Amino acid sequence: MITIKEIAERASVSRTTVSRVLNNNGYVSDDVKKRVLKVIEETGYIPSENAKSLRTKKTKVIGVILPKISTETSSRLVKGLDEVFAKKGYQILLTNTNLVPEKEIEYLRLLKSRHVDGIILSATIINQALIEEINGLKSPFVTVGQQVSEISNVLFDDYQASKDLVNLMIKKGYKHIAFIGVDEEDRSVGYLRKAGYLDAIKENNLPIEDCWVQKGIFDVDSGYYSMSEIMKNSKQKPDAVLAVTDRLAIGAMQYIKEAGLSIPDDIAVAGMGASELSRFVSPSLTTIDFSIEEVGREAADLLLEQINGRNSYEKNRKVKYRLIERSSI
Amino acid sequence: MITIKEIAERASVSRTTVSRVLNNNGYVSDDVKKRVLKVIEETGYIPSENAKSLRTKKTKVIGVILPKISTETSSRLVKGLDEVFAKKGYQILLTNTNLVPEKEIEYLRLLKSRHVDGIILSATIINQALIEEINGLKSPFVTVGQQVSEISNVLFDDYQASKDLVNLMIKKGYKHIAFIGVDEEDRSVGYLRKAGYLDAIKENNLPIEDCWVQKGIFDVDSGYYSMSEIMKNSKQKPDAVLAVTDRLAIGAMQYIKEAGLSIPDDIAVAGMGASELSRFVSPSLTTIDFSIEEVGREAADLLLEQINGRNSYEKNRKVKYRLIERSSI
DNA sequence: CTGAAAGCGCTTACAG
DNA sequence: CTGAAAGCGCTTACAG
Repeated sequence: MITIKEIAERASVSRTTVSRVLNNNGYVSDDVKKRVLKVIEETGYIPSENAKSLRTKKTKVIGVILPKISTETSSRLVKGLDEVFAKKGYQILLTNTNLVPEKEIEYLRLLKSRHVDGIILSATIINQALIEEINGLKSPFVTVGQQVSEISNVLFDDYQASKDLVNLMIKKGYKHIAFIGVDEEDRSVGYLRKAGYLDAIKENNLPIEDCWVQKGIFDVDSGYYSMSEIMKNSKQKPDAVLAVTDRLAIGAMQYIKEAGLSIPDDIAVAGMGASELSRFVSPSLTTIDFSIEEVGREAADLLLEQINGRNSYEKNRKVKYRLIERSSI
Repeated sequence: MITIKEIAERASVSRTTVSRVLNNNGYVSDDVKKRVLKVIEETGYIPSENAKSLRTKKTKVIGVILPKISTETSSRLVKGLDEVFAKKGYQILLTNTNLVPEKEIEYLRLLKSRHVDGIILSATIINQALIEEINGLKSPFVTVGQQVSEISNVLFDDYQASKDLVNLMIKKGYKHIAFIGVDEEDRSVGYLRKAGYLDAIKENNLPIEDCWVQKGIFDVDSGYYSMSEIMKNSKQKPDAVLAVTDRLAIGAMQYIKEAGLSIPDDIAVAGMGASELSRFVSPSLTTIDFSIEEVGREAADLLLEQINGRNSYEKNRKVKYRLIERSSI
């Protein structure tokens, strides 16, 4: 490893001077500057960010904690983050909890130990211990997708999106609308989307059967199974079904098609998330695009504002979603 | 920031001793150890990895350079990498070239300046400047998906996979097989997959028309357009088409369906990549699963071997692919 | 079993 | 315009 010391010696100047030309600050005569630059060029010297950040207390890296690394949501989020961070010279240190809650705390500490300049947490289920850990961190921090009190976050409007979809169905004349959700511990996908559905139904005085409201998990098979439960157990068969993710919706579609029914004539289907799948399934799926890249960009902006000490008062941002109407309704 | 110095003072020991209990090496009496541990607990002290790595020359971070951040390939690759690196206590520093070749060199330098313990490069197009930069790096290094001479790499067997698909078509009785590829500058997807197709055709003495061999780019629309070119310009219409990515294949399928033809009765279609889409389009798409997670794991293993100074002789690994036969052939 | 001191590669007042 | 020296938070011979 070649260091600043060696550059200084070769150029017959002090390390101070080399540092100055490296960072382009302070006075350096053109002559000396050229000499130093030449040596740097010749040697291929690259300054150590590590040593630098030990002094300056800035690392130019942002820690990102993801619940799952290889989902469309995660990769779209990271894309949005990277777009703005890269532009400002920040790198992303990636961390993946694989949905194990204790890992969130573990990684929070790890990121702190690495002195990242800020942290983005894409959380699913928030508990008290986590909130305390975050508050103890005293580091620029933004969460995405879940509201944590007193902490900046960028949110999807889960409630309204879900409501919009149900209202669209109602407008199109559907009256018996079933629902496939997930556990309500997940406040965004589980609780809020269900609340939107329930409220829309209620506001329109539509009927509902217990078995119309199913709770699945995040995959296609679960959608298939939930739909089968709905069809087997309901007295009045529903003429529409809203699923809280596209995968669940696609599973439901599979069941419906296998049952010899037509979509949307016999049963309309809607999903949420605007996965790429939703475009190419047949019939193409009506869904919600939560503009996740945009969420990523907003989160990055918010974090940068905190890092630069500005505007830390803005706590919540909701990103506008887009309802994508296709052939399944 | 609370530091080792403060812990030492509070526990009335030297920093040396604190360091010893932190790293669990060297002799420390139980008594002193307990005292130190207690202070650490009380203060919530987290040692600075930065300072540590400045001394030890190890950062426990791996740099990853991706051509595109939000594709299925990238996220499956990162998943595989993360599986093995996380287990060994390594974090991933993510870097995204957005397919801009100069960025590869820029990020290589950046990762070096951060003293990552090793680098994984998922390359698309390799040029001489890049190779020189890599060789100058003198750092553990593995490339994925593209062969770079004298550098460890994990490869897909693009040539054979493509050949297998064509042979499958031939076995099923198809005789007029068209091809949608991409630019041959991309050695893996462009050149090798085309070579596999061409050789399979040749070995079976099958006919081929110039316009049967199209060059597209990496998206669905391009597949649609390429297919239209094939159908419009060919004298003998093909009865099968191989596309080098699932997206291209799906675009081709769209065109075929819109033309009122049936898949696979009129024209069989195969893609490559086993995207999630391929399962859910209709008819479901026959494709190649390159086991990208496995590629990631292998690459991580190879890199770790280099980091630990073992087995740096093994240069090339090919990961077994799986041909997934579905309804489109 | 414990500690004083040097050193990792930088930056930054301070002095000239 | 330039440099000597201190310091960032750790670890690691070395000595006792």
